[in-house]
Amino acid sequence: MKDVAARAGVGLSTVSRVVSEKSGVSRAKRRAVERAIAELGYSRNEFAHTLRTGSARTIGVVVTRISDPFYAQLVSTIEERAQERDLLVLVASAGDDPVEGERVLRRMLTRRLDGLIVVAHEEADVSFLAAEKEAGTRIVFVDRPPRGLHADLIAVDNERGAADAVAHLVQAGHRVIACLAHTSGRFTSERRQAGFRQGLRDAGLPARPELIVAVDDDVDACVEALRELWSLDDPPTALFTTNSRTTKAVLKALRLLDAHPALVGFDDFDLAELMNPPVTTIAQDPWAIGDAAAGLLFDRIAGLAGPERRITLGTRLIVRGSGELPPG
Amino acid sequence: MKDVAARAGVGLSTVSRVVSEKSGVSRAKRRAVERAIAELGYSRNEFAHTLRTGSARTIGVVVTRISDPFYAQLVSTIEERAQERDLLVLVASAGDDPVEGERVLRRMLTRRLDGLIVVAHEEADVSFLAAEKEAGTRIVFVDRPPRGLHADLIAVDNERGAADAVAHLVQAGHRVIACLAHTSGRFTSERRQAGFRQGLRDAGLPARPELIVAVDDDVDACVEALRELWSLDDPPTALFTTNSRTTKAVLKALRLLDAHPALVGFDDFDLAELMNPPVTTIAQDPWAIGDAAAGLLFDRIAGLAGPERRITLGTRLIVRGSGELPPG
DNA sequence: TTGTAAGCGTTATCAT
DNA sequence: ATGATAACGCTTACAA
Repeated sequence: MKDVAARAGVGLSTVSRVVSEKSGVSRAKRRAVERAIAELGYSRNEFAHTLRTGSARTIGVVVTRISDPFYAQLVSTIEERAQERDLLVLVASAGDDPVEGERVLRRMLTRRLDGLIVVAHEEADVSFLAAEKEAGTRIVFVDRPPRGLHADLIAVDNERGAADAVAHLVQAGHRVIACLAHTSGRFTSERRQAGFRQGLRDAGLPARPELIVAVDDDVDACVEALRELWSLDDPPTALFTTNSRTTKAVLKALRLLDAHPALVGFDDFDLAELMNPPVTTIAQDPWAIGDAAAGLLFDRIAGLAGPERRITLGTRLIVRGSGELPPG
Repeated sequence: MKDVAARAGVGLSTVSRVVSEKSGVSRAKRRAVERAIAELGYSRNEFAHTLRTGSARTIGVVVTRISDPFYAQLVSTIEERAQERDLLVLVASAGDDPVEGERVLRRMLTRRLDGLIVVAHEEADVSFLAAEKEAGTRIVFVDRPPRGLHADLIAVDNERGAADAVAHLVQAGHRVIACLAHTSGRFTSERRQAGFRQGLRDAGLPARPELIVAVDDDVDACVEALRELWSLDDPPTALFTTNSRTTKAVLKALRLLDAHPALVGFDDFDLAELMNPPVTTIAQDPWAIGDAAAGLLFDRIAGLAGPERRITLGTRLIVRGSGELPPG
């Protein structure tokens, strides 16, 4: 910057004004500075800039696993929206371990970010973020409410979505429906189970506990769970799965068992339409979620005050056929 | 930091030494400083640190689309490796537009990154990176060689993989094989087409130009292309697709057409095993690629000198059945 | 071992 | 409109 000033024959402040696109510089000097910048290939040192101004023009996004298509889409959307505002995006996977997750978050906060979007591990206590929040870092949570902290949240209507799935299956004539709930994801999984039960109630059907089973996304575990379900006196004719990883595992298990019950899965997934039969899903829109999260975060950064918001997005039933198989 | 020093009753440099985990501090003072840090909830300002030392402890990753599962996995792996070294990762999607891509890269470089991993748009001229490279930013390219720049590259053996696919189809008895090549991705697509032709040569079969068609990943375009192939005098009994987006589009088109030719696709994809029949693929391992890219980048950052490297990773034929359908 | 002070590249304040 | 100068928070000679 000194070099630029020297070459342009102006003072440091003038260069700074030009670089920061501030007014109050004569056309002539502005031109001179711009030329010097071009000639010297100068670009502002963002660290000095940040040190001085306090804003890093960077936001952070922490998700459990970037490689999960849902989160990948979420990150993608946020990054797109950030680009529009000339913000850079730091990403990190928090992984399955809450302790590691805290380490990851802390490392991020080290960077005096303008804002942070977090999909935290559901068990993780994030009360340690309170100090940062107090200190001015805007934080928006996605998918699950933070434990130990009041903060903005973008989530989907898990109950409603699950109830829609049940209604769809009931309409196709099913009376005995099982719910395969993913073991991880306590919050979302529980909300979806609750919606499942509500859906049964709405249809005047009993919510039999033996028809709600916890599985992880391991195919063998799903095979086992399905065998047990079918060994019941009154076995289910339809299945509801609480997330796409479970849906996929169940589909693989069903192929192994050569079984073809009706099925509706929470979360849409790529190639659902190519399954045999095509899989009906309750879609949550990662684009809309990311957009809402980024939007709220940017509003907060811009100074939006007021109490914590909790924005709930709807889900959409995508009928493809697997939910309409008749019982039996 | 001043506060910490005051509270601990020591000088600034002592605090700095403790924070930077440098030796030469007495046990007593170190303890005092650590206590003061804990009490005050102090954490080092990374920008001041970077301003002083020059290293941001941050790397950048630029891919064409984060939401693409392949790149999501790549980013995930790189981020994982970065975490081990306490590095943070900036990500950005360069999109399909080379101009926008240059903007994205420039914005990243603004941050004096320790290193950069890039999957550039294939048409994009990245010669503007030469100055940065000269200035010391380590850059590793992935998947496609950069245009207008000599730099490290991690890629897969596209020719070999494609030739393997052809060999597999030939072994199943196919003599007329079509190649559906994705229109984008000039470099990879061309390499894979070359491999396709080589595979035919190896089998003593002619490479008929009318059997190599360019499609994008639009289902209608694939339907059209397939119809034309089947209107040939001697229509193909097997298909080779040059990437997973194309493979998926072709699968959707085949369902619409209710056609069941043999098929091998370049790139593995989730649920390939649940297709009907399960889809045989040439898998490139995004984990291995990310690992290699991160490894080389870290080596360069650590001072590894020497000429540009070009690391080629192998592919793996995953036989699932779709390639073994007999002709006719 | 410890502290003092200079300086990293900016921007903000204040004269001019 | 412009420029000198003092921070921003840290590291690192150098001196003690």
